[in-house]
Amino acid sequence: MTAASSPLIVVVDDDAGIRDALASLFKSIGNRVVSFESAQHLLAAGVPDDANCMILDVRLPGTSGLDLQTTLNRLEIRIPVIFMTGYGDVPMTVRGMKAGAVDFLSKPFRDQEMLDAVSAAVALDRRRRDSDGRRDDVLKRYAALTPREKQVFDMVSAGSLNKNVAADLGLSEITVKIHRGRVMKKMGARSFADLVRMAEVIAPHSREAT
Amino acid sequence: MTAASSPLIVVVDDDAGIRDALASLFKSIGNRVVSFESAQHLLAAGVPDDANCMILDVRLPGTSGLDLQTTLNRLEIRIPVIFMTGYGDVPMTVRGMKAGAVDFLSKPFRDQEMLDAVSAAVALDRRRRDSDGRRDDVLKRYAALTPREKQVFDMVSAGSLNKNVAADLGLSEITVKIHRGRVMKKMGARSFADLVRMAEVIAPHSREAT
DNA sequence: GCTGGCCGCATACCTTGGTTTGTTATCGGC
DNA sequence: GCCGATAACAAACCAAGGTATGCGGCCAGC
Repeated sequence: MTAASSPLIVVVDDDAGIRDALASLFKSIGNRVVSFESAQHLLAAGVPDDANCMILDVRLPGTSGLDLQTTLNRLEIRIPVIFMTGYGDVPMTVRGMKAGAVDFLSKPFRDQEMLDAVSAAVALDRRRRDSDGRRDDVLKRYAALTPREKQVFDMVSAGSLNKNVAADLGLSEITVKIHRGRVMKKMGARSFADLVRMAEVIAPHSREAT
Repeated sequence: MTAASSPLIVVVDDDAGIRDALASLFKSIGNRVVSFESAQHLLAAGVPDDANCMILDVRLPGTSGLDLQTTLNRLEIRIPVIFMTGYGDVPMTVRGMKAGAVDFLSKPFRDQEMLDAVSAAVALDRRRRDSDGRRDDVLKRYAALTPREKQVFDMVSAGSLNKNVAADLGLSEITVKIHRGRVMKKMGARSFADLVRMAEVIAPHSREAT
């Protein structure tokens, strides 16, 4: 495990006063903060890949907060987003929430509201990073399998017997066993049950009738 | 499979004009509709258990739409909810969306907006019913296992070998095999991989270190 | 007091999974 | 032309999974 450092909060607001206020608020509880005055500045600098939460003003010069969120989603940057808005309306709130925002705060808000939202967002991010990490690891191992090994992996984890795999692929059973053994080693599976769970991560729930 | 009948939409609004307008709108595309004038009326009659979508006015006499949603969640009634509101504000929208609403429409809205929201909600409901049905089936079968069978199920699906299960439970290996065989039959698992997937449904992802 | 469900075990047998050692062959790239 | 990766297979084992038949004990409910 890497040493978990303090949460990193990214703030994007065109008002320097708000940026400073939020920065000192978050620093006061031991978080790290980086601020940007616009979506363009953030994207030019690049989203820090250890960010745990983003606070976006809805109204920003140039690209709006909502459009920035859309861009982040398209870039598959899944940092939890909290919106701030001066005079928000319902449709923009709905759009932001549907797109996955964890909260939507109307200015002015109390410090505690913001801190609660951030702590929920950071917790969400930790969980996501955790499960993504495991998933990526499995996918990486899977990608390192040879084509034949992938075929054997897919079939045995779907429940096929070695002999059926052999028949379907036109191989002898012993060959399947050898591939299967290598799959177990390469995937780092300590039991067949383990392997099935990995298969579930790679290709979730292939449906079957009762 | 049961014959899938047309989607059932539940409307709750205190304005009879709105109720009628929505009813004829939904009926025009072949859906079934039941309407209520308040949360109390709905709860007194009971939420139809084949409902696929609920349209709630936020402002209702007595219990508000948002409180009704909270009640439904507490009752574990997971029908997708769409809110309508005359003059909505951001906090109420956030609350509704966080609590799982699929959409939030500001009156007046275009018919097409409502139809789009409903069709998304109905699709969501079908998916949910589908996966819940499978899950319930597995849980029911699991509940029908004897205590010993459950223990054996848990251990083998976690990856333990029969001999280890036997040692841990103070049994002979043959006894474990017999239990295991009965578990396979009772659970309706056609392969061990099947069984592992069922275990995943019952007790999702028990974490292990690499 | 008897039945039925749950639990446990043995003997016997067969199938399936898994490993090791060694051989053969193809193919792409340096 | 050779190396490394991929692929396939055989012989020989050994371990683990799975089933059937049969036995006995315990306990709750009728």
